[in-house]
Amino acid sequence: MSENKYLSIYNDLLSKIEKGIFKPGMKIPSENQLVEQYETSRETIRKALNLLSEHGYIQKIKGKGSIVLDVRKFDFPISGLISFKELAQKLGKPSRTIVEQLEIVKPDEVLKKHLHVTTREEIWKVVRVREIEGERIILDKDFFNKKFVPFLSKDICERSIYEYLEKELQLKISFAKKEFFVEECNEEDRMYLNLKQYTHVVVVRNYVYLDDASLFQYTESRHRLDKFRFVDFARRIHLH
Amino acid sequence: MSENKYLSIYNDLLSKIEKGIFKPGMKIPSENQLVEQYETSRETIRKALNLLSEHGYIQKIKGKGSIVLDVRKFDFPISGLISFKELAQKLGKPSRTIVEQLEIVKPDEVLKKHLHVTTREEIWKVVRVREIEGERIILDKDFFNKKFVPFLSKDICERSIYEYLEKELQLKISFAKKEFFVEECNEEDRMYLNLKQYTHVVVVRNYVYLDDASLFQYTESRHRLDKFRFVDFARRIHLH
DNA sequence: TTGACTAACTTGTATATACAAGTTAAAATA
DNA sequence: TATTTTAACTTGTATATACAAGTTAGTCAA
Repeated sequence: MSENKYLSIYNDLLSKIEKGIFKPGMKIPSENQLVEQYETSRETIRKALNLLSEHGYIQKIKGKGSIVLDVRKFDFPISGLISFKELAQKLGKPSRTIVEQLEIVKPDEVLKKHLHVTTREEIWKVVRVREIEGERIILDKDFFNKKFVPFLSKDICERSIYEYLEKELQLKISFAKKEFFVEECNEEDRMYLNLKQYTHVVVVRNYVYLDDASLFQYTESRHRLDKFRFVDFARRIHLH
Repeated sequence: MSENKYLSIYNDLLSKIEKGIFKPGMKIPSENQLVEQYETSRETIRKALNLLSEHGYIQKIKGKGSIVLDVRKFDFPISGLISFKELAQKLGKPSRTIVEQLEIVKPDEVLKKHLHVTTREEIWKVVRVREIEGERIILDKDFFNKKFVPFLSKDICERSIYEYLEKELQLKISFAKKEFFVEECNEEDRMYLNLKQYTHVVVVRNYVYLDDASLFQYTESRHRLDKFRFVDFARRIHLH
């Protein structure tokens, strides 16, 4: 699978945690034991364990060992980058993506600010509605720089754009900055979503960057209030 | 300051980024150059750089070098664990903390579930209102296990509880899990907050853990809709 | 001029060693 | 028996070395 030794060890240990072979509260084998099991060096094991720790799967305790944390306490652990498709699969709920708009536009002032582009450049605009259990819950407005994504189709947008970008176009998505806040709903929200009585929506602004730190996508995701939920895991640095 | 070499290098580089000595888009010195500057080994430099990368301050590009990311684009970068006091200071806005309740309680069913305690154990309950620019915006309900925090006072709660816990009690806060959602406001919200016309509040549930992975605090933070904002930085792992 | 190659850089991975520091349980001592 | 000490574990930090792999700029040859 993975060419990287430490990443494949990370994946192996992660799957053991997810399958319940390593249960919450339980100690996993010590670094030296893992060195023997995987026939590698301690530093390589430590790289894998540190990744697990950063992502909230284990807690390393000096002098004692590493214990498995209880991640399942949250029913959807979506801290980090994850696409709608991945999320829907994880929840196991019937869901559907409806492409409402798919066109190439010239950036207006708002878009120029968010995507750092000039008026000359062309932008893919994709508007999609996410339907979960028959209700139109999320309105996604995606903007891609045409420089990075030369071609898009309704079909691709209905499946998973990320899969297409990473597998077909070989774009390496590296990191994203997200911003959340609540806003009064506008005409567009009322048009596309089943808003019920709600007067506000949760807005998630997402800036997605490639490997070389170039911004290639700006997304505005508008969620119906009652269906929004976000989970975050954070470690504190001690400066001793 | 820090006993750790790599942490003190991290702090040094971070302050250079924050002061603008290293500007966004600019390359920082290569790992080998930093090895000479700090008179240390490359692995130690790499530990510092990887921390900067994980926290979204730099982007490392193979074969090229590390460039400084534009973190200032968000006006308050509070991804991760940060206390109200730290945040208010960063924003430079006049703020005040009002302690509304401070007592020892026996856990009810809800609390038993959130804090994993038995009916016999005693719990500190702290209810505080956060006032920013004269408006009562945030309602914080904190619950501490008395086992970890034997003593609390109104004075401590008005200043910063975290400072007291870390400096006085020497508790090592290690990580936290947060959960966000929107809820209809209740009687308590209306009593303590200046809610204006808003019918909903943003609820942040925060579970704080110590070094040995023991849960010692549960916090429910209730924000007025229009004043809530959250920023997140996430990296994507490539399994290649 | 153009293109291919090379050399000198960059970061990434893997290994080995040494010692520090925290934990635990058995062994030695009072 | 109760306490202290020790030895054997655990993870954390720091160093050194080697090579892989990506980038860049200059050199050389066609």
